[in-house]
Amino acid sequence: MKIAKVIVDVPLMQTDKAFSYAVGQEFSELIEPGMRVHLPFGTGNRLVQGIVVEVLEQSEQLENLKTIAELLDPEPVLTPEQLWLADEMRHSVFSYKISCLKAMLPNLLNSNYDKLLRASDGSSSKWSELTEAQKIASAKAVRAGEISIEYLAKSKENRKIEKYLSVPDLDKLAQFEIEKRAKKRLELKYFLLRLNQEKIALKTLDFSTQIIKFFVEHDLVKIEEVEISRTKEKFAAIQSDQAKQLNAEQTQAFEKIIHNPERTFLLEGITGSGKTEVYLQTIDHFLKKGQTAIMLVPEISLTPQITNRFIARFGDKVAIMHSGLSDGEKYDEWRKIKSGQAQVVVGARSAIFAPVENLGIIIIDEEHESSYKQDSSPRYHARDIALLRAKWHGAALLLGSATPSLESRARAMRGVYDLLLLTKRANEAAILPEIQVVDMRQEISDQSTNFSQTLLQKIKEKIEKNEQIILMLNRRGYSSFVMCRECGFVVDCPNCDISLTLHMDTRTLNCHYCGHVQGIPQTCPNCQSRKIRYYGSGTQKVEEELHKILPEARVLRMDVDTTRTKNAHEKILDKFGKHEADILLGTQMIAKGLDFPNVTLVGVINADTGLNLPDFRASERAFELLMQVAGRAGRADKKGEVIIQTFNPNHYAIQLTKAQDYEKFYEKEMAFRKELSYPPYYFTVQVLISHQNEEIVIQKAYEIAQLLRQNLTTKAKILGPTARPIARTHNLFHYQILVKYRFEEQLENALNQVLELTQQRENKNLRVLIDSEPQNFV
DNA sequence: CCTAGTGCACCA
DNA sequence: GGTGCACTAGGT
Repeated sequence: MKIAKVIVDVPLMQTDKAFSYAVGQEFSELIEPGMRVHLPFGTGNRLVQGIVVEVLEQSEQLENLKTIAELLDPEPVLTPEQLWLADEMRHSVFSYKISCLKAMLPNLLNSNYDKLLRASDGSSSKWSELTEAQKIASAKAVRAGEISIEYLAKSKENRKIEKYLSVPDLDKLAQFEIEKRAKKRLELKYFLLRLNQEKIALKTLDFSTQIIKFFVEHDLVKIEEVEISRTKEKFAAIQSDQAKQLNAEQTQAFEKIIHNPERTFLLEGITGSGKTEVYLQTIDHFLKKGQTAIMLVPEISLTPQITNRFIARFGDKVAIMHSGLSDGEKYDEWRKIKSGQAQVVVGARSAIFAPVENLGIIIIDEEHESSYKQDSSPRYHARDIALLRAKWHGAALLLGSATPSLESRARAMRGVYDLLLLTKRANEAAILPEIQVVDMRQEISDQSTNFSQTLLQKIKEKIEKNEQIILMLNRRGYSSFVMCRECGFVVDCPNCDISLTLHMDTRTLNCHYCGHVQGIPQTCPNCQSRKIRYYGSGTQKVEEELHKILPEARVLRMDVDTTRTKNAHEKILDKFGKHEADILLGTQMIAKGLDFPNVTLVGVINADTGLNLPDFRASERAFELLMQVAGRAGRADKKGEVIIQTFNPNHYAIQLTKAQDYEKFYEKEMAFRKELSYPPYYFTVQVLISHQNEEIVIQKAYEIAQLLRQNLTTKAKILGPTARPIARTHNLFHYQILVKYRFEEQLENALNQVLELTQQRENKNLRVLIDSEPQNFV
């Protein structure tokens, strides 16, 4: 008899282990690790989905095991490599194994559970389709025994199928007599004869099903179901292109990578140095060897500009995975990869789990981006997964950036990674942009405007020359807070310790943390004064200001609020690319990966946002962002100009952006990290503790800190507990502990003990999150 | 002594 | 998460 070890889809600590199930005779031949199954679980024997991680042959009859109810897959949906990855992940990602496994599957394969409510009269309804009131009524009826419950654990898998018509025997069709008055039948006959055996999609035919049926019944045509890719049309529209000539530096990088295919490389290249061309050619090299490739791009820059380059070069060998796709589209791409049809995967963070076989190279572009770390459970870093996968396959790993993260650069300096430098712009004619820093303290004390004279002048100049401008303002909404001039009262979110942001389009005050929305008060809630004023500028306000100062300028605004709908992102960029607007105004999402040759001016309205955040990476982030946005200026033959407005003109992140000196920044920042024992000199783990009651959080946070101190060596530095910078959100108080360490054998063990603590009943409402190498402290 | 309500351990 | 079960308080 066979026994299957299964991880059940019940994400809880007590069920976070493999359960043994008997395999019935009917599945015995088929079952394999990596398949999804349905099984009876718990006292009610409700059907639960699970993933088989191991199949054992058991000669003697084991004690009464339950039996697997259903096999959901004809073949494994997870590879042995992915099962191994889930094991490895758990050493650093403090999450349930089932969560790790599910992170590797497209959503469609992660089944949703629904309850089918059966009334005594035989009628039934689905729980998920009921209104809140109906749910309550049904729940009562269930208790009264009037309604019984059935659990549905149904897979949502749906392949998009298209029906195709084909003619198996042309002669037979030609000789087949059709009566003259059957005009439509005759029409179809001659149409098919003209097609000459070519397949045709049923939906493109303008014949009724009756007519088609007649032909099928007489064996004249065959109908085939073909699984189609939802993204096919998009691919067909893109023109293919050829490899470009590499310059000396690019060639050197390329050669090094292909001759050391088991190494990790850090490709450091200034904007416009042609990193993408190196990526394309190295991928091509591995494809020619019969291998596959994964290319990661930050979600935000996963624009058509980037993806089209890959499609143009590799055609239908490419699978694209990003969050803009529907579940169905994601599933299609996943199938393409799984079946081996696609050998190049281009995608955001989660694409690192793509089920490719025989991996030759993994590329992570803009490797410094913090979005490569997932900020919800399982909190994995794509770079860490990439290292594991590269190890498994003996594949090359290429990290690319103009401003590498200090962690990666430090590793390259120690020889852990090989450093490859691109110091010249690929297009020789293109010169680096000129960067000017405007000290906003020196500007006329008129606080009502966001534009310095210098910036305004330049904008006008560029518009006259019919060139385009990108303006970045890292704050969305209209005003960042609303304050009473009379008593200083600021309108705060009732659930969070943060002021509400004014949104003019909807005329509401919004909380950017919990989503709370309320109206704008006419009088001060505190002193009833009418002197309510708006302070701080967001993209909406700056847009309005631009309309006032430069009514002739056409402005496009791009931020979370204008890109919420599907493809909105794409449409805005497309419009700007066609020069249907002069100014693209946006939050940091406009800084990444855009390439508009006609943009000759980049303006940073306020470089200070983020600079003074209580986060040791604040300077690094600011520097990266400014360097990146500066790189948007003058990418073709026109010289670019960058104007940075700031109240901190002497801050080193701003000074070194002006000098465009990564090297100097690296040195300076490393010295600071060394002095304060931060990464890359130390590793970090953050423990976040939340509860509705502030006293309880504080008390528990101290208990946890104590537990950590007891288990770790004195070399580990434990900071805190301290209140988070925004101490309360969603009506919960948040405290944090930061552990800085180098070598701590007992760390994993200690952190697991912390998690076990939360299982105790007295800590029921306590929320404890463990984040290894946290990226955001605010 | 019965019963509705709540807390709790366990799930193969 | 969901379930049966033990325990408890309050009613008859």
